[in-house]
Amino acid sequence: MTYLARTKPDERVRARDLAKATDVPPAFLSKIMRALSTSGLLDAQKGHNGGFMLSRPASEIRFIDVLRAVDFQPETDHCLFGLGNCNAQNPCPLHFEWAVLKEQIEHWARSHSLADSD
Amino acid sequence: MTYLARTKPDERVRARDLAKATDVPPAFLSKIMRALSTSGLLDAQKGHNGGFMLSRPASEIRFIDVLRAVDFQPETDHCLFGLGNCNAQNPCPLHFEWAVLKEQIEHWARSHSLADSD
DNA sequence: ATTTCAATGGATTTGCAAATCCATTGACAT
DNA sequence: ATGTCAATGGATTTGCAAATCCATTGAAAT
Repeated sequence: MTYLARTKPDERVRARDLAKATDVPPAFLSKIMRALSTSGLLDAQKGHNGGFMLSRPASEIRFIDVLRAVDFQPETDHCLFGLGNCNAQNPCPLHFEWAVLKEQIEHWARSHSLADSD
Repeated sequence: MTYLARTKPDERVRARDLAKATDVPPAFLSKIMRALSTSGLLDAQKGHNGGFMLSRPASEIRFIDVLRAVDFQPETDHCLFGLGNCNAQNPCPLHFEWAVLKEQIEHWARSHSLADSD
């Protein structure tokens, strides 16, 4: 996504080229692109001169949007120790420390867009 | 480790009991305990009334020590994008943002000990 | 109309960390 | 001395995300 953010607007990039540029296996990258396309962050075009481009300006795509699209959910309250019943009332030893750090990470992802990666 | 930090000093805990308490598979936990034992954070005792205990007070075992012992190396400069040639001179789009966050995590692990998890 | 090109998406395979198994070692209790 | 118990450590298996494969779909160029 940061790669696409740095290409000219309205210029499509083929999955294959992006794969080469990022050194991610082409077939695997395609899966990721599809997820991003399905969730509306990318606009896909088949055939001649096809490829992918951001579906809206880079400044309007936050990192949290990308994370959500690829199914990473930092906002789910998953215990660092993997305990099922960990919460503020019944905290694991690192519950509050972890909550702070997690909030920092999430806040960063919420307040930064692809445009910040220029 | 935080579990052991909250048991009485000089009281040994068997891997099997710790496995049950933490819901980590016993055989897998044994491997981790061995790593922690080998790197000097745990004192192991075989046989009757054997088990593991912290090899020094909880206040003298930092989280960074535990992380290093189980082979997680937050201080290695691993690019978030997996790029081999990413550094301050040739940064990836998230190099500096990531460096800040990484430093926060590492600083936390350096400045907190198991005693902070009471 | 036909050809070419690139995304789509489901089925399949691979790779490796996670997890298991078990024979061995060493310590304590009796 | 002997039996029991718990860690040790290497070999092996499992599980699942990562990666691959390929037939299909749809779009544009000619």
